[in-house]
Amino acid sequence: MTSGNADSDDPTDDDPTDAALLAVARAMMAVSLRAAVTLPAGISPIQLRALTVLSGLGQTNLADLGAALGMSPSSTSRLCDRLVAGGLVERRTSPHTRREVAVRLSGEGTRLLAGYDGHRLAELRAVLDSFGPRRRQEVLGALRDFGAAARAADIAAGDPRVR
Amino acid sequence: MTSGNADSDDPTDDDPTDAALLAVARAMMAVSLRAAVTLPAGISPIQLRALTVLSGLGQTNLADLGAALGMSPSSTSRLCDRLVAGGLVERRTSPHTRREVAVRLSGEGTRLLAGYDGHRLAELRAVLDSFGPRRRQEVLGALRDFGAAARAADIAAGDPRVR
DNA sequence: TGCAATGATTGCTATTAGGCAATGATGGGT
DNA sequence: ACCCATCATTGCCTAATAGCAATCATTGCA
Repeated sequence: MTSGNADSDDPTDDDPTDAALLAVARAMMAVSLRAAVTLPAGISPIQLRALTVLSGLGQTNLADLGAALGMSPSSTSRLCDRLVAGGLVERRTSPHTRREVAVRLSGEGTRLLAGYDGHRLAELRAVLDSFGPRRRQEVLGALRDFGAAARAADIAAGDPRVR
Repeated sequence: MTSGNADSDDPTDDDPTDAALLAVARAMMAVSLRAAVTLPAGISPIQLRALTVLSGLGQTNLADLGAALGMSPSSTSRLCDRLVAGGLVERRTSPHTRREVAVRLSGEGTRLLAGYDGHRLAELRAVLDSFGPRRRQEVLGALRDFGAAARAADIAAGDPRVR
């Protein structure tokens, strides 16, 4: 009722800038969701997120992984149990400190993430290819800049969550 | 170094187009994730997704909602139980068919989604504002076009999931 | 050496998620 | 009027998520 949008409660349809930003955000979420359901069964969204975070962290201990995921150490340990059981990550005692644990993506985990990204890319490239050659280059340049700016903002904010 | 990504297994860093697309997708995921954790406690990711889908559907029955979410009718009913208990959706017998149920966002559910989108927009606008006025307009135009093209592709694919 | 802090795991519990099957209620078609 | 299909709910089950508290091992420091 803020305005006459018959099929949505979108509170921002009074601002075209907001509408464009949200549209892209929703489109990206939709693409990622569709890619996620194509994953081999048994991979929950939380597990996929853990794999993604782990991919960004490279190799860490459980405490850091838990902090990056925003969950408690015990939950992190259990989550790793399942991921190790699924062969997606490797967990062994750290070579440097025997009380820490080195967690890392396994080859299969890496492959799974690659498939996930590949699926997302297939859709995104299809969208990009719907433009003419000239406009495609412009849009791509804008996306590249926007992605870089967003990443810079993340790092400036110091948020360890999604790196 | 084009591919010297020491801390990542990114399988696409050999293609700058893919890298740009994935960077934007990841940035949008990160923004949405950060917005999600600011929600009042007790709202799980699945519940948030149900609210989003419900927002797009407007008013539906349980079967359609379940189909849009890709889950069984029983799971959908239980999910609605929790959402109704939380005051986020309204469920009443449909005015037209007494065997169906009309599910709709409540005022509080609408407000919650508005807050979620508001949080996402705050971040996205900040990213956009990091550009100069001229470039900002170009980027915004590209985002608008990309979002529109993605939506068109979704509809063409007939995917009811994320509408 | 002794002790406190750190890192990880485990026992326990609660909640959520998700499905299968059965049941009840309702509407449409013959 | 009767039967069947559809819609929703509920009982029952399994698994995943998540935290608290306790425990054990290890490291660093006094």
